[in-house]
Amino acid sequence: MSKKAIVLQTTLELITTQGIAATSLSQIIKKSGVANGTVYHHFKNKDEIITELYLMLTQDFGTVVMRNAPEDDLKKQFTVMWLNLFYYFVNNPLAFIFSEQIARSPEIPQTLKDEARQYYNDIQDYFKKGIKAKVFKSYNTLVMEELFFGNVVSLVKIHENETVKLKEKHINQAIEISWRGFLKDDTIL
Amino acid sequence: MSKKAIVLQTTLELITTQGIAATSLSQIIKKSGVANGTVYHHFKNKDEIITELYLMLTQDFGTVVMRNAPEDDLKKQFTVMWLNLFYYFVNNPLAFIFSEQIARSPEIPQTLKDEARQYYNDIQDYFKKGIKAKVFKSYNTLVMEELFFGNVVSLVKIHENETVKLKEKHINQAIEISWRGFLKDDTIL
Amino acid sequence: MSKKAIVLQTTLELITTQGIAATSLSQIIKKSGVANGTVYHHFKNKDEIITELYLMLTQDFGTVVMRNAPEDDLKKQFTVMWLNLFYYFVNNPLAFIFSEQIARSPEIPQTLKDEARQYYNDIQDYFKKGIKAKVFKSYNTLVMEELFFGNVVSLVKIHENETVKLKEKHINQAIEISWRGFLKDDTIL
Amino acid sequence: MSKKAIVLQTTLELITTQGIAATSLSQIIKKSGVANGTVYHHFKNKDEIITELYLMLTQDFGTVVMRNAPEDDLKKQFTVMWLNLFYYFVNNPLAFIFSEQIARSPEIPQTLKDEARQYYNDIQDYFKKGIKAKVFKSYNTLVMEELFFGNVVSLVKIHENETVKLKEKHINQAIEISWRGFLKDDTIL
DNA sequence: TATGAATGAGCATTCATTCAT
DNA sequence: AATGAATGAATGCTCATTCAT
Repeated sequence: MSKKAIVLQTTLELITTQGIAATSLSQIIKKSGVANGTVYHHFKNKDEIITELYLMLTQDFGTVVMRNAPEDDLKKQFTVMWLNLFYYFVNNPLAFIFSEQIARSPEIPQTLKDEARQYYNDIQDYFKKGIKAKVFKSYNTLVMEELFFGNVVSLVKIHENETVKLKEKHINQAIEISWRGFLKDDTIL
Repeated sequence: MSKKAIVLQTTLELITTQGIAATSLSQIIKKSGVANGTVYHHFKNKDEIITELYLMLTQDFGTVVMRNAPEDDLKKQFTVMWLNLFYYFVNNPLAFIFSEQIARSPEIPQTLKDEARQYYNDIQDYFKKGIKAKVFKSYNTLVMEELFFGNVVSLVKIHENETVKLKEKHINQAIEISWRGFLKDDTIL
Repeated sequence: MSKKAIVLQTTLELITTQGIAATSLSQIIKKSGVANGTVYHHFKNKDEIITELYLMLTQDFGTVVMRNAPEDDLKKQFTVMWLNLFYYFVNNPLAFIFSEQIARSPEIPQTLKDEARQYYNDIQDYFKKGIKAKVFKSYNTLVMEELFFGNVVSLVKIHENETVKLKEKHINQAIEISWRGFLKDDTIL
Repeated sequence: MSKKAIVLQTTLELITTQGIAATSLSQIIKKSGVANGTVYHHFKNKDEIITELYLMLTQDFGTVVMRNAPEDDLKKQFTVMWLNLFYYFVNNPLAFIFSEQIARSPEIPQTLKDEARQYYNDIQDYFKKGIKAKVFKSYNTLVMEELFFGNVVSLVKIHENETVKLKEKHINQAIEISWRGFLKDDTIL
């Protein structure tokens, strides 16, 4: 494992537990066992570590949402997308934190934020398709996409909360609630 | 306006624009025009400013959700609760930030988090009532509450995003999506 | 008990446990329960508290050494002086600290140090008398006085050291060692 | 000379003239010409500078007392020990200050105090030998050792006091007084 | 590639003191 | 006599970063 990889991994762990702002370079250096100068040999500055980490983590974000999602069945596709996103966040806590902090955090440059934004297009396209198919009511697709995304996030937050044990049943309920919100009145559920 | 109030107000403004971690005491001092020592005369330390601010802002959070919500009409009550929460967050950006950061931020002590948690009880009670009235499907109420809350948050985030202009129509769409997700199959919408 | 007295007493206690330099005004204020301004109403500044305390404690220092010391019996007088000093320090830990710190501490102005010096004259006079009476060898009286004083201090330090329990026997041994050091060769012990 | 050595040396000089508590880091930085961060690169905190300094200075303390002291002649050994200690303190003012402050100062951790304590064992052993040889009266050896030590300290204090000029004659007198105090009645002086 | 010494701006906090009430 | 708000210099310490090896 290269020194560079060690630094990235260590930073990942620290940010996951403490947040971006609370994570200092000296902490990274101390925890990683890598020398001061070595960090600066591989990264121009602290922000570059964050950025590189961010790119690493969001790289597969675009593909992850649509993975194994059957394009011919809207409901099934919805469920798979929902679960893809949910487990991606559950298994990549940092990606989740980043995704949550992106909007606000001044540490992430706007260009990166915009880049991340594009991954959402797949979700938006999905809703456009659903509306066209007259399965969904013709709501604003940005609103739909954000609510969809927010629903997943809500469940991840429950899952993250150590005091509550989330069962599969609850996840299915959440997906159902999420799905039914978008339906047309006469859609056979 | 007392020096203490000035410090609180200034801190509020700085945190709203920069986040908690990025706001330094020297910034507060410079912007407020209050002397270094004066801040420490009124507050034990920096955290106490944050905490006091948080208490100030969440004090009315409990009452805000249920304000003017008609108890006899579930749908109307839902709409009013939804909008109450939405505009509360829109008008109290810091309260919003806090509410978003509570789960994660180590800067907010656990006691405060627990205190905040109780405000959610009203929402949960509402869903219990709806299930009893056979209007809502009998989902887990914690899940329902979190999804409801998350939906509001999603819209606030769209609203916050400067590049997108949120119209009343979109808000109504969001409320509708949110509401319909919880309904029983045979409920007249 | 007047506020002024409370401040002095509190300062005394703090200095005894922490030393002069480590004792801050805010500590005094917090511990005494007296208001900030009240301290400055009674004392010009922090040094004046120390000085006043010092004067209070050294006031009776001069009389204490010779108290109940029979002037006609050199040996008895020696013992009484020795014990007077010993128990004075044991019972007035601050006076002891002061007396130990005087030489070095820049916090005590030189004028005060000189003033304290005069109290030692009684001891020096005693040794002059003893030399004249041919009981003591004619050593330099300053040396004698300092060694005498130092011997008492040594025992106080043992006494102060919590891990060692000083018995009366040991004190008597110390006095004897102290006394015999000064004697002429042919003096009947 | 390394920056670390410069910091230690500068701190030594400052403490010698002003005392530990009165010596601030900014003074050390200003006087040493070393940057703020450099100090903290070499030392974990201010206390570590003091501790390291203390260890440096007391390292040879153990050997110093017994240096060149003939083991076969009790009186000569006494004189050499006495002078060794005296000149060690005179030439190492900081060691003297430390040794004086050890008992009281909360700035010196207990572990260091205990470590210093062991150096005194040689002195105590000497007195045990003297008692066994029936040259000294069988006083408590801790008392003897403390009085011996205190006598040296008394003379160092006279020496330190700028207003008094200590001559060799006075030192010899002090040694004689010190020595005679311990003797048995019938010992040929 | 890797190291760690060196830097100085900036941090939260404590300090002794002043002043209006 | 007593209070406590207000002050700003100073403290110990952390920070991200530079540089010579």
